[in-house]
Amino acid sequence: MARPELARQQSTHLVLAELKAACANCNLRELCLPAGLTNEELEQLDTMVNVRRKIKRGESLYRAGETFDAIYAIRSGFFKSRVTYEDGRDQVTGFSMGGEILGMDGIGQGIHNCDAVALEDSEVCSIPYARLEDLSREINGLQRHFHKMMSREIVRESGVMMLLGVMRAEERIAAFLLNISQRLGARGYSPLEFHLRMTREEIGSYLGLKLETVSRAFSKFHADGLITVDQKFVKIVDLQGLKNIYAHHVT
Amino acid sequence: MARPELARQQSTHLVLAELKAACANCNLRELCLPAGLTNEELEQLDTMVNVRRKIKRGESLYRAGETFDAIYAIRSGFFKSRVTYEDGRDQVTGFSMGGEILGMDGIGQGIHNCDAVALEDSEVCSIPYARLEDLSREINGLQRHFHKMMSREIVRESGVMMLLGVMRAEERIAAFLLNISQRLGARGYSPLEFHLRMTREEIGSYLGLKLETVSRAFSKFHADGLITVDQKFVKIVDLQGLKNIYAHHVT
DNA sequence: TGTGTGTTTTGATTCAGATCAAACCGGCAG
DNA sequence: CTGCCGGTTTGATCTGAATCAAAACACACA
Repeated sequence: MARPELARQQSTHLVLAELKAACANCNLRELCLPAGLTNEELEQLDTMVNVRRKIKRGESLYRAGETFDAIYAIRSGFFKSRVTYEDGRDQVTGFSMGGEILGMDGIGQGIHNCDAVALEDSEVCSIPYARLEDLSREINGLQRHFHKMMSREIVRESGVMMLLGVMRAEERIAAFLLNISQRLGARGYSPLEFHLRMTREEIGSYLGLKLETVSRAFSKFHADGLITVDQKFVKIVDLQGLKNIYAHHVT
Repeated sequence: MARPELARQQSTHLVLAELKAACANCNLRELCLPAGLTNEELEQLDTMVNVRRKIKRGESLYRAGETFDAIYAIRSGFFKSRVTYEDGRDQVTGFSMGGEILGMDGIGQGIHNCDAVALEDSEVCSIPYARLEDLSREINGLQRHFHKMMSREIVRESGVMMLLGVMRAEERIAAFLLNISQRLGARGYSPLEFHLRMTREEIGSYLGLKLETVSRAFSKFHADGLITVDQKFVKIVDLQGLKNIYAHHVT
């Protein structure tokens, strides 16, 4: 056991580390908002990133209709974004993981357009939008990178439109698995085996399918030797085979 | 007939007006990028907006894969955006009209992600992205408004995901007609009768439906007294009835 | 250890929209 | 005027995914 003073010192140190988001030390910095900034710029950025905020599984980071004042960088965990329609029908519009930005939908109207719900206990860095505006006027690279992140969200969504508009059920599900795989890989996790954070129903909602269809496709892929599935744990056995599902479709 | 000098003067004036995009005089300024800027800021903006460019019906403003260097404000005309998939399948991801911005998909990767094809002879103001970055650091309102336009594009697309993911065919088509109607209305055109610029097939592609399904829905709406259709000319006869189609769906 | 609740799997049946097919319409070149 | 062509309408049939139904399973908690 450490001496009392030292223990207190360490604890104080920890508290400070939590108060400051410390982009400079974050292992997600290359994927996140700070990507491409110099060390000096990183420090400037750190001054505006607020205390991290913890969101428990099932809780929302924000909800549609709430006033928008910050965007959020996911530090750890996993979220779904969900839009609810007037008549109560809803759709999952995306899944987000570490290093990705949530909340950009709110800038346009000053009001969030969707709910962001944690699918596991998560932590985010909140970035007050007014500060981001100011700082991106000063830091050239920050402005550029922020624009890129918004643009990529536009491109991502048009990819989903493609999924929903032209692909058949099995193609959508193969594309979904490959997308998750690729993003986990980019974060240093295994791209070939992973734990799905969402239910079959949430996958279905995202892909415009019913949960039974998702389940059947998983079974089919398993029977065809492409994956193994044990509840939410998925192993990709034949990556190329999975890719072929939507690459080699026949018309 | 005017005296020669005067005629020349007028003509010179016209040429200048064409060389300069003259946001300040544009009747779309409230919908377009300059929205909310002061007169002084408008003049600054004008210095960066390049000569207008004319695009004939059927031609592309840009194509997927081309390097991105400018965004475009539509001055007149009508465009579709189209994403083509590796295997040749494609989908229309949006229709754009006067005052709307095209090309924001290219910022993320520096490469355009889709084709923008004119559906009628059109004119755009091209805005070099590098200049826009610089200027939005100087003009506070420009930065804010540009972010808003990107954010709205994100929200628009998640609306389309909703269309594609959860609505049935007739709901999608009703929503489509109401959307066109609303946007034309905002531009001072009649929201109750208009000329569709796109084919049934393009509508279908956008909505994830086949052209026959679009045609059948139009016929059904006509039979139900909601609209009249003569080729591409549509009149909305019962606006509320059309709204009820997707508001009052039964599950 | 049992009991309840939410999730997943699998099977049987139905149906909305796709596909296939044919006719039609308007515009336009020869 | 005639024939062609892209776009559209309409009808008949087919099919992929939805729906309905039931059982199996996992997990939390008393």
